Amino acid sequence: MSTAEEMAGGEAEPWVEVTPDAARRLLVAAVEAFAERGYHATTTRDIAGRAGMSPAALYIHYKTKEELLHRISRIGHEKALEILRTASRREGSATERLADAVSSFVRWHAGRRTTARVVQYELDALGPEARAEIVALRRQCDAEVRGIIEEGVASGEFDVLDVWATTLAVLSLCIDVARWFNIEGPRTPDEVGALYADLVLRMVGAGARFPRAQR
Amino acid sequence: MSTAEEMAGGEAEPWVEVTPDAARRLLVAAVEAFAERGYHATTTRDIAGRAGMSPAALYIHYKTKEELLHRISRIGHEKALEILRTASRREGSATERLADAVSSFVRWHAGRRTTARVVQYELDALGPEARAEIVALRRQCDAEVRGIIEEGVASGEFDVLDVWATTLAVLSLCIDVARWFNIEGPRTPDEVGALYADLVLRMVGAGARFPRAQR
DNA sequence: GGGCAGACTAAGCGCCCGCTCAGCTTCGGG
DNA sequence: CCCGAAGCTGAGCGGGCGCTTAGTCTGCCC
Repeated sequence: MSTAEEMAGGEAEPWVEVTPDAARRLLVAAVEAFAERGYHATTTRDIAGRAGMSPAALYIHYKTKEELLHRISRIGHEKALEILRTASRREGSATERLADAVSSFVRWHAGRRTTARVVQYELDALGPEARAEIVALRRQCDAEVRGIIEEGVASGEFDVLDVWATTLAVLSLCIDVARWFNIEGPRTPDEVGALYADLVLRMVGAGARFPRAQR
Repeated sequence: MSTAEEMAGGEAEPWVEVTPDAARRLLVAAVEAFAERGYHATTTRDIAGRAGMSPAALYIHYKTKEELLHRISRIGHEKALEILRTASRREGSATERLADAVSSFVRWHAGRRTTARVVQYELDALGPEARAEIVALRRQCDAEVRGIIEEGVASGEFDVLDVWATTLAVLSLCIDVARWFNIEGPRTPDEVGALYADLVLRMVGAGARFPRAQR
């Protein structure tokens, strides 16, 4: 497992790093509840219930409900950053690396939609210090994508009006997948990833040297 | 005021239709509070306080806190649909109409960011019946954009792999503006609208006959 | 000037929230 | 065989929530 392609949808449950087992079950329950109802509408009783425990058990493993969100956010952002970094640092043209970054990033947002939803949309529920830490990770994600686009512009592969706005737009496209994607729907995460990679290459003007698929 | 261009950022406060005055002040206060903290984290005491009233005053004009969100959502979605419809039904090529739709839709999401944030991200806080009504409006928005893209494909102006996915991606791009746009930031709503219209024309493969601006 | 309708407030009801604590069970080490 | 640590529970605390109610103030018609 070393390419971004392989990382985005590989493992069944990516919370193996969380121990002990009870802490992980609580965290997975919290991810599901936060994704379904939002942080503020989720109660600690609901989280504990989903994990098959009493409400008090939560406070043995986590100091507060916010600490749960903080942990989820940090692990999720680190995963997202790892995906983008792997794509950014592989060998190949800027076109190939951007397509790899977008398709694997989208695949993660689609395939692990519940996690991505919490990670991308519940940031404001964190307190100031925790939020600042997460915002810093998010800026690193932005920087990885912007770096690829800048290199494509420098090499003449891309034709872009405004690197800053285009970077934001590319990330918007990927992130918003977590808002609408439905695992029961007609598209698989792989298909959406491929479609979005094509759209992004068009946005950066890379179409000329990356022949479009037949229709 | 008859083009989509003019509608997106024209009036100062678009809540003139809400009467009496106290009901409008409460609604504007609710929009601000919901946009800042989210529906579930906002208290009725906060809304009433922002409107300069006691908590009980809210219940003279609205049955519940949810009715406030419902009213905001409906008016906001009607405004969004109006913007898209105006662009869709004007004269001109599919390219011109899509550029008009995207730039005015983005301008609205940027310029009226607080409203757009509530409209686009707080839908899940509504009960089933209210949500169903709003979802129907949202599908009409989707249909307007999809219509323009289908016409562009039929006329040969656009080259698109998957109309359904491209429509979704275009709307994602516009909607996500409400998540990140900052009125204090370096870009005006007009600038972002123009940049995004260019990006969307690239996504649909309209670049060839819509010469790109100089850089 | 009296009375009544509508807008608004002070006070508070009942509920459920995040979180705590005393006590129970389990289990590995001496 | 006992002990203490760790994991967990049942019961419940203080508080803030959405919302209600009894009553006050204002303005307008007669």
